[in-house]
Amino acid sequence: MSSYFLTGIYITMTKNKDNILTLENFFPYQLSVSSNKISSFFTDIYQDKFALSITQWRIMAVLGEFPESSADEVSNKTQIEKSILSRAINKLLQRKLIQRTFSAEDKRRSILSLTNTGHEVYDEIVPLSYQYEQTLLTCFSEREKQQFHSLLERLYQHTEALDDKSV
Amino acid sequence: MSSYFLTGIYITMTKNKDNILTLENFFPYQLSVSSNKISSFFTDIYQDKFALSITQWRIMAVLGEFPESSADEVSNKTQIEKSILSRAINKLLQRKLIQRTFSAEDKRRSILSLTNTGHEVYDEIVPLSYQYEQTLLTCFSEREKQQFHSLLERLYQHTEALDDKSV
DNA sequence: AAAAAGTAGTTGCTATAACAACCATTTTTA
DNA sequence: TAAAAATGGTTGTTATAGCAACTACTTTTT
Repeated sequence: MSSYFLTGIYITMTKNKDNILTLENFFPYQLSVSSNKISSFFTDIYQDKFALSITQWRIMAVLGEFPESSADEVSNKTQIEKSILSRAINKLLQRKLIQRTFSAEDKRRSILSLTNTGHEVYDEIVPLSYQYEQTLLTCFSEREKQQFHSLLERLYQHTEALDDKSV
Repeated sequence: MSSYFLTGIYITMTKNKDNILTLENFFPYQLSVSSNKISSFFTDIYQDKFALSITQWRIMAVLGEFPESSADEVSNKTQIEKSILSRAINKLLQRKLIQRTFSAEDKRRSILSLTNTGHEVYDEIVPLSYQYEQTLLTCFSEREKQQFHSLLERLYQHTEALDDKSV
């Protein structure tokens, strides 16, 4: 960390020497650690209270918002890879939290929805999730929440664009 | 999504009804998806060019910055769980990218450093990482970069505190 | 209308994450 | 100073992520 003396105070350069990487200031690292920590926070809640993995909950969340979605649509909305999705769907079917039929027009296409039980669980989880989200965001003002949200959104779009180029 | 007509334009409320969760606007979800995408972006680079996992690279990064660290110190700095760390360290030892001795004062404590080869690899990866970090950030103006950095830093600190409370 | 290409979903396999149990050593405490 | 607790690190086990190969069906091409 280079710093120099100027008009009575030390000015510390945030940018490090090029030949050393300061992990804790490297933004992809910070993002990853923060995100993992928050994810495991929610994982614990969903797991302890409802015996659901984050993946399973996300599927239910999509079906709560968009009933009658196919597995493929859920995959596009959640970025969950289709094999992971397939297995998670099977578990939710076994527990009768969701139900499945197949489309008459296209026999490959599944039609997924929450069951009544699934809806009950969903209705319990939703307010709880919002509540914990707010708890997490206490470190931001309303304005900062908006800002962070919009910056994150942009970054996400940008990374998607990068993907397309490299594939 | 509730919206109402006012002075000739539709005003759409960003906050949804409390009984439905809009996944794509749920902050922990956005964070997780963005973070995973960026992580896999770097995973691909480290994997393709150096046959290193992110975990392995992070260990090397810490040892580049703090030579002679113990496994435990690396674990504290990187948030990598000790069993994962132990196995990753073994792989790095096998590839002779790092070397290990044990402390004379405390025979349990390992002393880890990059080997010469490890340093060569490190010196190649560091500028590359900075370069890709910049590429990712091209979607932001200078001002936005500052904002993003400071918000993320705050969140990062905040999530650290989260751990302490729950444990 | 048959062959080829594409799509929706499943299954098999490998690597890694996460947790707990464990060993060896050191520190605490009674 | 012996027993108990704590610490640094390893190993075993289970669950999940991610990729590729596969089946079944549909669409496109020729």
